[in-house]
Amino acid sequence: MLAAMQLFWEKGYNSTSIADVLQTAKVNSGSLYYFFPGKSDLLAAVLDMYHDGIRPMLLEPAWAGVDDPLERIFALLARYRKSLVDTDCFYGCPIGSLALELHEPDTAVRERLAKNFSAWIEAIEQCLSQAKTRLPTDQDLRELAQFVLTTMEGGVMQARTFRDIEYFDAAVRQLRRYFECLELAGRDATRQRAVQSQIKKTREKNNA
Amino acid sequence: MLAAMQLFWEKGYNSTSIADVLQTAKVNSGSLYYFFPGKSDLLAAVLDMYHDGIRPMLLEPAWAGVDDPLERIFALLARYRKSLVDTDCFYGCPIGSLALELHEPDTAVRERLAKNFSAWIEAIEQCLSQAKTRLPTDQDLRELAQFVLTTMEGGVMQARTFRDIEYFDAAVRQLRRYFECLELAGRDATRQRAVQSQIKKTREKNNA
DNA sequence: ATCTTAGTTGAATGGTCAATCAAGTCGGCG
DNA sequence: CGCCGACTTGATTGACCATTCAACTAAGAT
Repeated sequence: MLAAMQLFWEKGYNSTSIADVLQTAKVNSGSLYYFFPGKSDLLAAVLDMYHDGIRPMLLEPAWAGVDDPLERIFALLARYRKSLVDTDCFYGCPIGSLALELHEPDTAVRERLAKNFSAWIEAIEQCLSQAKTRLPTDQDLRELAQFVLTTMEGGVMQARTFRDIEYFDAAVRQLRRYFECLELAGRDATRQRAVQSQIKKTREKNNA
Repeated sequence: MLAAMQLFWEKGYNSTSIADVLQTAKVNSGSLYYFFPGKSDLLAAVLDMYHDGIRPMLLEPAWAGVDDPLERIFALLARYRKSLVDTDCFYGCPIGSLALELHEPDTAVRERLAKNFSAWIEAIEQCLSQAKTRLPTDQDLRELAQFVLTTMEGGVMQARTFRDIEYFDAAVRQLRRYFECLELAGRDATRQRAVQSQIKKTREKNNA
């Protein structure tokens, strides 16, 4: 239900009553309970919708016209930035908000949150994988992709709390700087490798 | 009230009822309302307690026996790690959880959340300031301190969602790697500066 | 001894909540 | 037509919630 998705995003899960959802979606309680056994099942369905929407609704629009794999990462972050700016820093990443709001050990819901994060991380990891020649060879790409998510979620949290996009921007700037360091290290390593293979060739020539 | 603090941390603000607090603290509702006009004022008081406790309850224990200012940053992160491990990755940073749970535009509460974050950031900034000769001169220390908070909160969020401390550890490892890059760049800059001053001296000698 | 002030008691109030259910609608099919 | 299964209706339920309040206690001041 799109209405529930909207409301969980705007008001949070606990603060959204079933009555809110019914009113917004213009259905009656019985109809809702015919399809969803309970409120948490509705949340689970919403999380599945988010998961299915990651590629078509999030990544593809963000990546339109951006080919460089590393720039795609920052294009995605720019999309979260826009969401924050458009809502005066009220709403950031819905998954992140829900992740910290849910304190009950509801396994079905938590697994779906984790699945959403995993899909996001994997998308970033693919970008990194496409740019792996520009990164140090010893860099764990999965871990770096996780770190991008860490930065995004942490940046969104601060921007929301301070109601100031500058906190998000600062986080992204630092991440960018980190990537520059890594690219530099990657280049150095490449150059070193080139030098070493040059040495090897020379040595072989000398031996010949 | 310490009871409220404990419960807000464990169950979250919305999921904790006044009745819960009353039962845990063994007081009656009238007494509570004599001191706090409403539930959100109780939350505000709890946030003030957190704020006052940052130094004595958080920083000082974390930094006991750690003198290096940069290592103090990682010692603080290690403390959050312990909190996660001790609770099977259920509870992380209480301020972060509350920050994302609160969707109402309650200014008094939001300002206190922001104040907590600011105090945390300032503590880290002081560490960075003490180590500024080891960092690039163009690095904005405040912004880097914010980034440490970003990493911590993002890492806690993922560890909680995946119920796996490895996600937190991965975030900290990446931050450490970033710091190593910065220290390296800082050293290079220092060396360059040393070389340049050497050149200058030599030139002055030649001119004399 | 009486008054004042600070704090306590806990039942009561009115509202909201998730969830239920018996009765209904409607399209298709034999 | 008559029946079936899929879906809808919306009033109702009972639990729980934040908050209120009038009565009460106790300690200190006068």
